[in-house]
Amino acid sequence: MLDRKLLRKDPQAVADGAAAKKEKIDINLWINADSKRRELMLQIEELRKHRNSLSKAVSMKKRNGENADSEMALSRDTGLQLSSLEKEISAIDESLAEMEHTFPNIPDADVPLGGEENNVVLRSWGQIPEFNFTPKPHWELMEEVFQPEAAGRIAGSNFILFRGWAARLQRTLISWMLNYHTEAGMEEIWAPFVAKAESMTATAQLPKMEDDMYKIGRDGLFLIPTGEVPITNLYRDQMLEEADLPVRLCGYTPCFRREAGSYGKDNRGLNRVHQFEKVEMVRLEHPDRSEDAHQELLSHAAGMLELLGIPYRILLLASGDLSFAAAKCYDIEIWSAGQEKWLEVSSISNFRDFQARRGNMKFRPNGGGKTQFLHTLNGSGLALPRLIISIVENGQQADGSIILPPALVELMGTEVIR
RNA sequence: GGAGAGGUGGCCGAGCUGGUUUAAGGCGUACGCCUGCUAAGCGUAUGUAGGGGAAACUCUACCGAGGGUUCGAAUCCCUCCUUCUCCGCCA
Repeated sequence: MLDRKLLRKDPQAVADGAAAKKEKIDINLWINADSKRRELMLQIEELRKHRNSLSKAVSMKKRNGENADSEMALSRDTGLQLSSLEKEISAIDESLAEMEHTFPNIPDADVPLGGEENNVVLRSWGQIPEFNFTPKPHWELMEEVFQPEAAGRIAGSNFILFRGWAARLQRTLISWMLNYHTEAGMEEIWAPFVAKAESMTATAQLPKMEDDMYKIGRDGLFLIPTGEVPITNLYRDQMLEEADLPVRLCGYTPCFRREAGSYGKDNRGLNRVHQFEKVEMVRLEHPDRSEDAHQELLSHAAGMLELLGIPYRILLLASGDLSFAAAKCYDIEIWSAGQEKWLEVSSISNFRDFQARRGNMKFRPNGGGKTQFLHTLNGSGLALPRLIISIVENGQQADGSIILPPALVELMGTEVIR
């Protein structure tokens, strides 16, 4: 959610920001409703003030045993006027809030304009592996341990099922990544894998992404599309002290996405599935330090890939590729040797105070003073299926065996998968 | 699922036989005083949001959410959410 003061002061910036994200909003509709609301509010406060003083007069007179009928009659009239104005204003409030929830966050000044094609590759790391044979895609290398047909029988198409070493590799990676984060000082969270609409609204999956989420109709709950939702919402409606910042969290969750309308597009194998596992990093920061924190999260996430020896590149996303709530976002992509393409394994975003406003997450500055919205950030650290793709495809040998990254050998109990 | 008890400002906690409470008191915090040293004491200030004012200040709303009763609701009534206790059920 954006600051109403900003909406009033600089509606053009809001409109430009939305346009840069290819979101359609009608800022004039909001401005008109807002000024109508303020006008009504003035009248309402005037009437309330009047009624309050009448009430006080009634109270005094009654205490003194005097007759207060005329004040009571006046007060009743005032009350009637009030209730019609209040009805009017609450309708306006509702439509204002509804509009505000559809206004996207404004991209930072250093975010390039344009669509995906304007994403900027900032840097890359590692050597793209070369083979003296034709490398296979992971679905061929994993034929015995990755069984989409079985998952389809159980849950429907585009769900996945691992057995044997693939299941173990996934478990190992989750554990290994969580260790990496907690050793760097993050607190590990285990949170619910479902969330209510309020939580989804705070982190801004709602209203925009409703069709992409699984909803449990009977209880009005949603399956989480990312660990960001429960972990960030841990602090919804909470007031922190400045000294509590930064809050550094991580956690494993499955992620459920309907991926409506994406069938047939890059969805072979593990590339795009309805349920995938992910370790998420979440950070609550002082507004002055969120930019630094953003850089830090990025290099922290990239550090994992260096330990695993997986080539990656970092993209600064263009405005049109930014999510609804993000002000700025880096993607980390890793190399898939069998498909010869880059795969996104992490999105690391700074939301500034956008989610904090929606979720009412504030802190009290040192030495007291006015409370402020804090800044929220998050990043995948990392998404598992695509990480598994890279490990498997990049580590393959001519005989179909797979050499594991040395960092995983201890937990996997072997150096090579045959 | 059944029964009961709660949800008040950053926290704790009074008020809940409706009107001098436009929320007492405490803790915490800030500033000052005192004190020969990371203590204690004393004084003052301190909820959130919005409006008006150059400012001191002032107005309005908010006591889980929404509705109702009333001239007037933290206080009475209804619905919902949520926490806790006991019982049942399941693991």
